[in-house]
Amino acid sequence: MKDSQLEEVMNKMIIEFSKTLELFGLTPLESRLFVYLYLTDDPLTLDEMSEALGKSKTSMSTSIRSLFDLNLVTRVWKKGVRKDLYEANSQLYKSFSTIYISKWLDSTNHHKDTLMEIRHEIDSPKKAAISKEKEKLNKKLDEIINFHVQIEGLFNNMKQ
Amino acid sequence: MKDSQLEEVMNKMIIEFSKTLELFGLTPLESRLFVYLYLTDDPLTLDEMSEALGKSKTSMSTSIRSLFDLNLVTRVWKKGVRKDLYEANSQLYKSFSTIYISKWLDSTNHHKDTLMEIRHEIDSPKKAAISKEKEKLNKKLDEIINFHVQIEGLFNNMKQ
DNA sequence: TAGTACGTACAGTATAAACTGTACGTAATT
DNA sequence: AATTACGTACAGTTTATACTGTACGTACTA
Repeated sequence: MKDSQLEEVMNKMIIEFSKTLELFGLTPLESRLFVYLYLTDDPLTLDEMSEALGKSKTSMSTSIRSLFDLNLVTRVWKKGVRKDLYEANSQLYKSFSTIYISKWLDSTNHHKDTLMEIRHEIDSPKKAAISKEKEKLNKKLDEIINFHVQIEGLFNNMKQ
Repeated sequence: MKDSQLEEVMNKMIIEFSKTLELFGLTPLESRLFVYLYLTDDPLTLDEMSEALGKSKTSMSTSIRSLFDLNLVTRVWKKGVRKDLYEANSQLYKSFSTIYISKWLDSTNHHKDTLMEIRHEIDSPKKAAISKEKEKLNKKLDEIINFHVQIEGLFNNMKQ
């Protein structure tokens, strides 16, 4: 198998795998970058990534920062090399499932809290006059809060 | 509690709940529309939705179509009423978790299939010459396919 | 069967996201 | 100390997404 064929295969893998990674909330470029790093064994510099993906160095800088913050890539130190070197975290499943579950739990929990504040606001004594409309809305709000609780349960289960 | 206050509360609920729904892949408008329908007991016409959300009727038409295709709203028939009437599906958890899990399973399964095709392509006899690079890429590909299998497992578990 | 009301296709516009280039602060090199 | 190399802030540009208005096909109304 020739080098050009290998490169072709690698390209196909990048295209296809990055589609899956986009489902986890990564941008197209972040996804492609991660896959490229994942397929390359040596840690790479921003310039090398820029060259390989045909995108600006600035894009590499911001994308790698995102991946770094998500703990998907690691900065590597190599004696005598001045440039920053990055490599992909190899624990695909662990990394992505963790990120994903946390994202959901954080979001739903936060929104649930806000909804519960609204709930208390409605129930505060000085606004205690009862109306049919208010009761209806109250019931809906409870259902919505309960929905959030169920979603939280779902994602908590995913943690094992 | 005054009507204006109720409306205020309803507005807050729409804003907050729709944030959660966006996590499921709905656009902001689709989310707001669904929540509005969910909070309103009577089935509504496109004109009423347009009026209530302050968006064009065209937007309502396309958004409601999306929600309809996702099985999140139902078309309701009312004797003597010529306009289409829609109401929100009230089974929040069932609806959204089903949609979401299916979406993931469909996507990952499809991408996995494509990756496996690439796998076979590499292994085809006429390209059988072995190289170190090829072996490396092969191994990565297996890992990536395995990642997809694990993700599928994760979401299959969510179905109970 | 002429007229009116409805939903939506389609093209255009506005808004948001992704990406680039320049320019600068910091740090290593000479 | 001066120079060069590096990463990134920031503003501008391109591309994608969301949204609107007009215009049309279909079906109900008179």
